[in-house]
Amino acid sequence: MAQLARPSGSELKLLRALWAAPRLSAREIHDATEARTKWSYSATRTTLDRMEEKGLVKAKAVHGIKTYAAAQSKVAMLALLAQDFARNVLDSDEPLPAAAFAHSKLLDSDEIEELQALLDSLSEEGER
Amino acid sequence: MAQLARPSGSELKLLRALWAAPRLSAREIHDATEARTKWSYSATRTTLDRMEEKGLVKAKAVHGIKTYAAAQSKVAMLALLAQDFARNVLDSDEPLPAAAFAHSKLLDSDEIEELQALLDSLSEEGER
DNA sequence: CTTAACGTGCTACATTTGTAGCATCCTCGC
DNA sequence: GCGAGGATGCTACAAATGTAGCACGTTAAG
Repeated sequence: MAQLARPSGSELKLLRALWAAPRLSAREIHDATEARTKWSYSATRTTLDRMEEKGLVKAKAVHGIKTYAAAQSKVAMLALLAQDFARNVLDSDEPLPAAAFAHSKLLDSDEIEELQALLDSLSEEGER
Repeated sequence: MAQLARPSGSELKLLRALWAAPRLSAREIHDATEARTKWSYSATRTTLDRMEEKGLVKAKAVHGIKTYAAAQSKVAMLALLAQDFARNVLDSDEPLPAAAFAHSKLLDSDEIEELQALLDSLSEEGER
């Protein structure tokens, strides 16, 4: 069974744009992220291609042009990454506490709760 | 000004051994980490070489054999990584709260305090 | 129509990471 | 003194990452 892929740092930058809108074209993603990435349009596109291969985004043609949507929700992906951080960096089996996410610009308090619930269930799974 | 290097996932595994002892030979590091890494001795050594190049460890010959010590303390490195996580994943300028580290097997409560202080000072620096 | 602008598919290429092997050389025990 | 085992220095190589360009086809505007 194919593990869900983790985005690299660069890929994460593009994912952010897709969490803010349900579906975007490569051009739109590029325009939305160029300020932060400073990449050429080509670089953005190649990264999107790879994200598609890895299953991080799902592509679909709309009116003839290719559009992308995040394969995992923001909360689900953040849960994955938080779990990795806890495991690999902190060497902890427990999920990060909600407090860790409090200052994130990406999450409101509802989402933090959702994330917390997800993390708890992920760590229980691990026990089995 | 050469930025302090961040360890990759593999490098982090070896660093852990060096945080538990002040100075170890390649062989000792390998023996201490083999269970987790499952690497060949060669793989361990190559990774150590690269860590030396990057300045993650400092090597010194003792009685003719090469020994390694972590260049940054455990707490300092964890502070770096926690800051990266907050910035890159959570998109937050605030440091992670102490609670985030509570379950880490790597830190006792004194070290968590120290880490917290470090994180705070790091984020202030960023403001300037 | 013709062309400029843009989308798409490919290819490219340097670095970093993950992982390992070989050839020597030194040293300790016999 | 000699040989086995370990230490060292190199080299290797595939995959992942970061970043970009080119050629070609389509389309909308003049």
